[in-house]
Amino acid sequence: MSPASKPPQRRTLTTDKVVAEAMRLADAEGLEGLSMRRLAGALGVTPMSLYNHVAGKEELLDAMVDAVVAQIDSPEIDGDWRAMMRRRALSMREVLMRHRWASIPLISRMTSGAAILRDTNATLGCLVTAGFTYPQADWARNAIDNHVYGYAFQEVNYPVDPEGYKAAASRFLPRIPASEYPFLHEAARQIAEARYDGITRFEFGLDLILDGLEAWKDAE
Amino acid sequence: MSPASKPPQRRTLTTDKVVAEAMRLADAEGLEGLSMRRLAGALGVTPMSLYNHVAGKEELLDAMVDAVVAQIDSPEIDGDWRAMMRRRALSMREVLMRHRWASIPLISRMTSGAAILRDTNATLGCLVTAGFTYPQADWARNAIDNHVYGYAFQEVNYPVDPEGYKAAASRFLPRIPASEYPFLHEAARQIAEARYDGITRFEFGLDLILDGLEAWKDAE
DNA sequence: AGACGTAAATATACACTGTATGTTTGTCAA
DNA sequence: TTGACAAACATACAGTGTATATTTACGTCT
Repeated sequence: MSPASKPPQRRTLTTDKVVAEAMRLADAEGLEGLSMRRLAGALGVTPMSLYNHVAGKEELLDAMVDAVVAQIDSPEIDGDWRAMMRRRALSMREVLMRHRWASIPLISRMTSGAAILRDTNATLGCLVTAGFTYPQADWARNAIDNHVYGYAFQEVNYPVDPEGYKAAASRFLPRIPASEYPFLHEAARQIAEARYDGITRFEFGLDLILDGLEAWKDAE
Repeated sequence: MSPASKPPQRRTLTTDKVVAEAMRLADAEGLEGLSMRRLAGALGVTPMSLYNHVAGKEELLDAMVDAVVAQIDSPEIDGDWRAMMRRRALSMREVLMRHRWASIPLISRMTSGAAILRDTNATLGCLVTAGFTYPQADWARNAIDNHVYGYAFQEVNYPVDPEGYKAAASRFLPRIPASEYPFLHEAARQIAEARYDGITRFEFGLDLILDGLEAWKDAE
């Protein structure tokens, strides 16, 4: 009889399958390449079938974002706070690079799926357990996340590899007349010449923030 | 004869008028309420007329973003760097609050209108003139901007006024079972009870960043 | 003053989008 | 075997950005 077991789920589709395929599509073609029709096509199904498993595109996006957050290495609450924050930030960056479409919906919608709640709880918990007050923990999380997001945006918008980056900077340079924008011109020139290493710069900034947090905490 | 004076501009529309009306529309109804047809209607004109003054919606958004950035109090290059960065950050926050739609396109598109170039040049210039190296100045600007953006997103997504904020937190609280998310629950509870003052928290974080930058600069 | 060239406004049309509404169909429990 | 019911489908609608072709009205030059 299988009394109160799983719902019948008779045919092919599942909410999870829909979300997973939507993420694959967005990974491959970007968010603007994700339409309900194309998604249905990729699943071998008519557009309206999706609405049996997802309330609408808005909700679908929420679910996608939550699935992305679920991939983040959240802190272990009793772990060393600094190591945990570091690990989380690096993981977050990696996840946001893997799903380049995710940064914008992640920050711009005020959704709170299970994964987001879990991660936030773990992050605050780790900090509070380590001795931060709640307001401090809140602010610390904001500072770290802002760094991660800000960096993610740069890396999503610009080419990642050093050559491509230098090429973009070089291509950009002629648009900045040195007479009108001397400092910007010089900055772009230095970037175009320098070796750019995204992850190093990311970790450098992150460690500065962590230093600041540590000093702040110890000063109490 | 009015030799090489201004272009004829025979009828009603201008690029500036189009952009200005688009901003008014976005201010009033949000970005998703801004369509070429509605914009044309608001200007008393046919949709396709817009394309004589704007290359397309993408370019229109770029122009809107640039117009927003133009409202920021950019640093004076020879001014005290700390005061200038502070003034710029506060101005930026104010501008982004005035045009609540602007934050997302500002960070997510890699456009560079004249105002953006000008502001970036002035910011880097002020820092470099004050003694920062170019890489330092670049990082400093990123740190400040990330703070401003991160904060702007929070303030755009949540209600601004203290009562509304507390109400939202209270409404949100029941969705966070204390058993599953104890730390998040407690954090939300404290927020729901506390007086929330956006500008104070914003300035507090900003000053922490400026402190860090100052220490960093002096340590060289 | 009158004709012309040209840029701006218009009209029409196309390929899309998300989704409301109503119908069919396949599967499981009785 | 028979309902019941949820999942897949078909159709349709209002809205999107914009390509293309056409009309209109103005500044310039004769």
